[in-house]
Parts: sequence; structure tokens; C-alpha cells
Amino acid sequence: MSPKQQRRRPRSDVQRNRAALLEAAQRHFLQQGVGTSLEAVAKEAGVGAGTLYRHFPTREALLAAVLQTRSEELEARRADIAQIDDASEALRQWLRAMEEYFSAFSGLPEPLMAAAREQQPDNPLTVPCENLIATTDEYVRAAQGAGQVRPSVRGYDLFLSAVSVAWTMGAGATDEASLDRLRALIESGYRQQNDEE
Amino acid sequence: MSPKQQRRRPRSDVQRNRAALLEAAQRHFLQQGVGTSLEAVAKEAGVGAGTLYRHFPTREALLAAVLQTRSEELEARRADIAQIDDASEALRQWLRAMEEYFSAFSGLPEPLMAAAREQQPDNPLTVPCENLIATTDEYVRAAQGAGQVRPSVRGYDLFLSAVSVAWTMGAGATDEASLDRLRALIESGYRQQNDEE
DNA sequence: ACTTGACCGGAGGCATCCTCCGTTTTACGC
DNA sequence: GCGTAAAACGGAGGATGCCTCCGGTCAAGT
Repeated sequence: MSPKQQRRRPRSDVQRNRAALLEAAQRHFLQQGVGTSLEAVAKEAGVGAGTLYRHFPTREALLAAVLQTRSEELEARRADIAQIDDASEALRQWLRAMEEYFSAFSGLPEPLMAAAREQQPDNPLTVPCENLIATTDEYVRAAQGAGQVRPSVRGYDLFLSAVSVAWTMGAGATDEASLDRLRALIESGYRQQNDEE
Repeated sequence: MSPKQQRRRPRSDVQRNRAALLEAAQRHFLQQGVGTSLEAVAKEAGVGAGTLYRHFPTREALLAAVLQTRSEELEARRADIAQIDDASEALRQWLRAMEEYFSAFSGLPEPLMAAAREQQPDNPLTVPCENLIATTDEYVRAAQGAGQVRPSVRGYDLFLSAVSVAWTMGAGATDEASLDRLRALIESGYRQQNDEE
């Protein structure tokens, strides 16, 4: 049984091409949104279409890889937020951080929602989504424990609302004042009122 | 100057083709969403691609024409809602009616938001959107007059929230319970609390 | 250096969009 | 009815993008 599998060292051009593809893809996603032409990405990276699809079989796979960098930034912000004493304020900031993350590229909310829905692990965006929902739920529970958030609220609900707001930003290019009012609407929706129990 | 313009009677095939296109388009929008293939629509209507594009120069134009029928249903519901005494309940039902209207076809929220943003009248969806926003604002003002909705809320804000919820329904296929919680979140966000002034 | 297998590139098949123009259809005057 | 011209039709075709496939290339190990 012991396969002994003397693996060859990975070739250097593989890593080089992968890095070039990721950089080009990020540029295009930023400028053109997630629907950008993958052939244009390949051309800008200086590789053929086949190479792109070998590295990233689907658009979602490429997107997930590009988002990996940003996920780390989000994780850093999460660490900062964990220092905050006020559970309600921590939740608030976490929601804003997620919103910004979701707004990184125009059209990003679509595939994220699709990934959150279909639980199948063949979608490379599913796992990140699950993690975000779980993290949100932690913040929600903490704030509920402090009596600052209604008991009926789920982490998933606020994840949904954050994706919705991000979609509104990207699709609508709504002015900042409207967004603030929309956020205020949601926030006063989930917060526990003083006279409630 | 008087051109006298003795206009010829419009040809009969024009109206026939237009009707066939609208029916085929509605079927396809219902089944495939607003992104459906326009060539398939033309084929199903039994006309060439050129005829489709002559009648409806853009996808939005076709969409607006198909939505016209549904707009009339919405108008009928608006008339019903106008009978309701409780301003808050009227607003509530109006928001639900808009949500259902926005959920008619999968992917409909996107072009609606685009139309609401760009004020240019070359987009055939702009006028319907403006009307919906204005109507929503009337309901909001009425409910504010009765002290049931916070003064800071604008009709546009609740229009946005309705589009967002519709997008969530369409894109996410979220379960009904989550949607109810999301709606409750928004509703408790815009409602005037008893202890507020 | 040379072997070998992993890797590369881009041509090509397919789908869709949208336009252009030769052909057909229709309304109207006789 | 019938001729005529304006209006409308239709589908070929150029452009773009997706994704696959396979002959050629390149680097890791000997």
C-alpha cells in the first residue's frame, strides 16, 4: 500500500502564473466588477485562457482566491473589534466591516448569496460564508447576553441585512445619506428597546 | 408649415408581433429570469431577432413593457390599500405589495435599482420607479402625520428596503422564516416607538 | 544533456448580442 | 381587384465571451 509517492517539486512557473492571474483578476474585479471578462484577465496576466481555467476552474474559484487576501484584512479587523467592551458596539462595527468586505467588488453580493444558499461544498465561496455567519452569530449572542439585542434575532438575519446593504451600495450607487438612514433603520430594528423584555 | 401628415393606418402585423413578443417575453422572464436569451424569446414569438429589437431596442424596454401589465395590478392593490384607516398598516401592506411586484421575475431588482439611480429618462424603467418612490413617500408622510413612523424616514429609504428584500428573495432563495425576520427588523426600524417624540 | 510528465497556449466550437439590408407584407388610391 | 411605395420583416453575420482540447514546451530530477 505505501505509495511512497516521490512527489516532484512543483514547477516555478505555476506559482508565477498563479500570482500574475490573481493580481490581474483583482484589478479587473475592482474596475469592472465580478462579471469582468475572464479572457481579458488571462490576457492581462500574460497567459492563455487554458492556464486560467486550469488554475481556477470557475469564476467563483478565482473570486474566492482573490478574496482570500481581503479575508485576512477582515480577520484583522475582527481581532480589533474583539477588544471592544460594549457588545452592541462590537456588533455594530462588525456589521460595518462585513459590509465593506462585501462591497469590495461590484456584483460580489450575488455569488455570495448563492454560496450561502447552496450548502454544497463544491462552491469555493461556501466555507467563507459559513464562517462569516457563524462569527456574526457569536457577536449577536454576546449582545443578546448583555440585553442589547432582541432575542429573536439570528446571526444569519444580520448577515443577510449586511449583504443587502452591500448590494444596495454596489447596484444602486445610492448616496451616502440614504445608506446611513438604511443602516439606522436596520440597527434600530435589531436593538433591544429599554421597555422591552 | 402645416404638414397635414396624412398618416397611414398602422399595419396589423405590427400589433400582432408586439403582442406575441410580450407574451413570449413574459413566459421567459417568469421561467428564466430577466437575463433570459432574447433570441430565444424572438424564436418563441415566431419572429426574427431584428423584429424584436425594432419593437424593443433594449432589454429594459422589453422589460418595462412586460411590467406594464403588472403595474396595473399593483395600481389596483394601491386602490384597495387606500381604503385602510390605519396609516401604519397601509404603509405595511404597500411595502409588501411592492416587494411582490419586485419579485415578479428573478433578477428584476438589478435593473430597477439602475433605473432609480440614473435619472436619465432614456431608461424606460425610470418613470415607473419614480412613481413608486413618490407613492411610498405619500404613505410614509401619512403614517408620520399619525405619529406612527419616525420623522427621519424617507419614502425612498423604504423603497430601497423593499427592493433589497426582493433581491434577497430572488437571489438567495432564503427560507420564508428568515425573510419574515428581516421584514420585522425593518418594520421595527421605521416605526415610531411609544416613548419617542 | 536528456527524459519525462506537468504545464502552457490559443485555436475552435458554442452561445448570445445586436445590426444591417435585401425581401416581403400591408394599406391605400384607383 | 390591382399596382405601388412605405413600412416591417427576418436571418445572416460580425463581435464578444465561455470553456475545452491537444500538440508543443519547459523545468525538475537523473
